[in-house]
Amino acid sequence: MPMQDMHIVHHECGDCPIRHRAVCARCDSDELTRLEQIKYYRSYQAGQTVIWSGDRMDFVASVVTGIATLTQTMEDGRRQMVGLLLPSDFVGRPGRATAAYDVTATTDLVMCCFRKKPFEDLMQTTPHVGQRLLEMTLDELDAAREWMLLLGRKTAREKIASLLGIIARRDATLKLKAPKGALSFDLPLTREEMADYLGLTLETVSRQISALKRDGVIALEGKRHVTIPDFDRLMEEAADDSDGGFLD
Amino acid sequence: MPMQDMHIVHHECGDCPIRHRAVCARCDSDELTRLEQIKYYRSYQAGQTVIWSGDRMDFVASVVTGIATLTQTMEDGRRQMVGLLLPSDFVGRPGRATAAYDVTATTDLVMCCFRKKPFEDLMQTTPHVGQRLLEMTLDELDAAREWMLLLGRKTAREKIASLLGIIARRDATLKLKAPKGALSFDLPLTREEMADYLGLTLETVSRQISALKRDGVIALEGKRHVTIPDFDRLMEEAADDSDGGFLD
DNA sequence: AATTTACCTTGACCCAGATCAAACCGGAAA
DNA sequence: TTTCCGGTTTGATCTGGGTCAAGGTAAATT
Repeated sequence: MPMQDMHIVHHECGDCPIRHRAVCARCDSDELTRLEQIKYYRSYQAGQTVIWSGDRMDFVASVVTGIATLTQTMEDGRRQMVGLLLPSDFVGRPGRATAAYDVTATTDLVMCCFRKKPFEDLMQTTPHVGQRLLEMTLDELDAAREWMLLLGRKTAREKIASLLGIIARRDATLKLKAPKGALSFDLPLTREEMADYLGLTLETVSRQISALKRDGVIALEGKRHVTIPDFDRLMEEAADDSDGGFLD
Repeated sequence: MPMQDMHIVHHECGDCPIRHRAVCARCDSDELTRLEQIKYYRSYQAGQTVIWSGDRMDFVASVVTGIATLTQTMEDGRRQMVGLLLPSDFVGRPGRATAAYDVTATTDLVMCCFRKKPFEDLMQTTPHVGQRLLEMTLDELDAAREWMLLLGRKTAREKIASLLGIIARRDATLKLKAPKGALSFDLPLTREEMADYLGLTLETVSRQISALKRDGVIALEGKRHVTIPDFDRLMEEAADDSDGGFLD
């Protein structure tokens, strides 16, 4: 397959799969027209790097399909994943010229990009993009803080169970099923990527997955396809104090 | 001292110490007048809880003076601090009815509160509060992600050095001095609070502080007053890959 | 069919940081 | 001035997860 084959797709915003969840969710037709004028699509193959931390970044973007990761690396090579970007998630920061993290496509990836300057102008002159972006950023901040609890205080087993729960949950919403009873999905991450996300080594990830399988919390077909016979059981293993979110 | 002694202060916004950094930073005089109408001050003593996670929260607020913490607690008591709120930082989330975290005053604390409903209306009808809040939230998200790297990948010694560096830095900016060469400050946190922030036990915090002192990286007078003879040395110990932020 | 390559698993051993326990320190209360 | 008492230090020991090392498996390449 040719190296630089970014086959350019072009959707109408009207039938875009992330129209109602992305940064454009609140836009009226007028705003949408303006966005449509400055948008363009980019595709990346699984494994490709989208941007390196510190690189100049002249666009912001929404993930349309596929999964990307945000990682930080220390000089000595220690890596920590700080974000998992799913369809509708936003990449980049208005008002900032360079990327703060490495962005990598874990699966084949399509992004809807906006040149930075016109996007910033749009934010300045219309309200809905900025409002939606604030909402999304607050959600991400909550997710980051939940992850801080995981990284700081959970055991390896709890970490794995939590990650599987998150992936299972988003997979269920994608298929429009409630995350109850049995459900199954493909892991979009290698053991090493999971380790980078969870603050573990890949060996520990592997061992804990084996342990959860041995204990019947999960079942595996091959190395990547996971079945959860009992979602509540998995949540117990994750030790998630997720009562919050019910109260009102 | 009487239990409920919240001596009500009243500033003019004009000479408010956080006027140029808080959520109101970008407001024009018209917006400021509207904010002034719905604001009120609240004081808390060191150690008091501002709100419990899950409680109904009918206001949002800015920290004016003092320090507060945001913590998450698991059913079995494991605690992780997920935010340190310094003067000008914002508390609460527009559009959410209940608190997501425990908020506690670590020092005596004064907050500038806004009733939630009118504040949300203001955000809807004027642009600058929302714009500033987005900016602040993006900064907090960056800070949270930096903390994820610390929690997931740094050693105990590096964690302590990082925390001291952060406190030293904000203390220096407060005193308007560049964080270079020797500087000293009081720790606003107990060993246990530091442990909760760093994902460690209080014993490990104590041991690592002793070790940094033994190695001459820091000096202590009493248990709380810290002197940093060489800030760059401390930053080396923190293993901070903080080149980012220079590039433009 | 054989070889390479990228992932993944499992075992043996080790160590940073947790746990358990005791003592210390300095300010406030009695 | 002694007694508390919350915060802190330090020691002894334990252990979860890291490190090092050896295979295993399956898809891709030769």
